[in-house]
Amino acid sequence: MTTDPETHLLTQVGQRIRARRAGQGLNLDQLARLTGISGPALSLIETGKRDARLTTLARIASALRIPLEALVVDGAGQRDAERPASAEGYDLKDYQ
Amino acid sequence: MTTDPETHLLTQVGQRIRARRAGQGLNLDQLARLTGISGPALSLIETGKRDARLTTLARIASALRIPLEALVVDGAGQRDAERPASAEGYDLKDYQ
DNA sequence: CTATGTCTTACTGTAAAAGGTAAGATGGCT
DNA sequence: AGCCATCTTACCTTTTACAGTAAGACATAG
Repeated sequence: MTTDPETHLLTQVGQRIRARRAGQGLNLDQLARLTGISGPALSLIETGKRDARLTTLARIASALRIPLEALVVDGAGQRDAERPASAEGYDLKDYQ
Repeated sequence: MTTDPETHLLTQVGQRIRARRAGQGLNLDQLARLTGISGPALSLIETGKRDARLTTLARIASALRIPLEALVVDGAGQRDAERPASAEGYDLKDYQ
């Protein structure tokens, strides 16, 4: 299963969009008209199959009347509490 | 001047990235190696001239060791406090 | 004035997002 | 079974992100 972090992020964001849209009783066509994004494109984004651009997500958030960060919180598990803080991960010296 | 909201969002996000990168003493080439995103692409993103994909922003946030939402907060002024909440804005009936 | 470092911009090629349309699911409901 | 609403997927076209490279700006040294 080991879904990589980027796939996981797209899945999470898509699920949040879908949950918000459903919570407001909107269908895909209605959100499509509110955002100017096509129904098929929204479907791909909500199912985590498309890596949307920033302004695309912003239009969705705006149409749903939620702040953009509400779609993005806890992105790929890089929240402070979850990161060891001791494990420095990568070191610039390796690249310089 | 009336910069449209999307341009404003890209500018803001770019400025946050640059501020964080500078705050960590990294130059573009170093961040490019950490993220796998080319220097020119990072430059365009930081100057608000490119509409990056979600996973691109996530890679930048990860390299800067900050949560993704830190790049995105206060997106286009659609924070709750700023929205009238009474003014419904648009009405789906107009589109149906 | 000549480097040196840093960022920007222009160009080419590839990949992928997004619109449009149409055709498949999928599920509910009579 | 049929219909209906909703979502999904596939195809095509246009646009744009991104990599790579190279060339330009633009300081700050020395």
